[in-house]
Amino acid sequence: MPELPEVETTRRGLVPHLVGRRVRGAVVRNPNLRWPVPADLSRRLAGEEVRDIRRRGKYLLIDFKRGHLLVHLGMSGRLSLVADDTPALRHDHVDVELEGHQVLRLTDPRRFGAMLWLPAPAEEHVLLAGLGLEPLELAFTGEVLRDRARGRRIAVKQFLMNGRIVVGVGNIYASEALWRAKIHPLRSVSRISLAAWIRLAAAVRETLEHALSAGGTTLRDFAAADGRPGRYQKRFSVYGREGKPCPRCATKIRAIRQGQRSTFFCPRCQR
DNA sequence: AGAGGTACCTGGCAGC
DNA sequence: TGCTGCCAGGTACCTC
Repeated sequence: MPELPEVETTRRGLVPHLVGRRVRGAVVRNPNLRWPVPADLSRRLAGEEVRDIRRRGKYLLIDFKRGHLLVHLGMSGRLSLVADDTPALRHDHVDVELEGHQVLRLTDPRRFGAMLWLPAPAEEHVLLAGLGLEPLELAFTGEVLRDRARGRRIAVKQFLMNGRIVVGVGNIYASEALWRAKIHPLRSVSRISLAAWIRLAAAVRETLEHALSAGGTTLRDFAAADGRPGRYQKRFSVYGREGKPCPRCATKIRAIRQGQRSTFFCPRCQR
């Protein structure tokens, strides 16, 4: 599920309800996520006030005075704000209890997500320190992409999905952005012109912005903090559309496997 | 250093 | 109906 637009949609949905709010504690029903949820989470959070909520790549950082709550949604995670008497279901692993009879609930059927407590400053934590460019920031340009590709021969789609190069672009938006940029997903990064890199940077940014405007993509699990699903899946050009017509040239969309992930593209307009 | 594969986990679906 | 196998939005970690 959650790529940058979904994580950012979650963040924006939480900010008005959480910032300035005090936490009472936490209930960890199942600590077995990607890494164990800290056993002392409730003690660490009790009495702390949320100062801000930030996003770095697909990680969310809930800032407190004494540290940061790091959340990753993995493949199937979601955060929701619900009343504190809402019954917990099978995959509701953690509740962060807020003042005022509400909880921030982490639900994650596949448990690839994470919830960790990071001492300040969070940016130095090993999970965040090596992350690549934020695609919605000004420093994300075709020139920088070209520079980062120097000496590499990997296929451009896998390059785009490498979080040490660019953050936030997962399997859906990589296919969609390459279609928008008219670049073949198998093309080696050693054989991409500067003009094409510039097109690609713009395409990544536009794809993510459009998805964000639509509240992200919901294929199965994703919902914003208020429970509403995303709508961008209705606007896919290639993802999941094998055999259907390309929106630009009507050629049938093709599906291939790249590094054990599905890739969708138009064989006519992507070169 | 870069590239490729594996592992983690549950649920839904197609096919038999 | 029930079983098996495959697929799914991510990414750290391992080996070559």
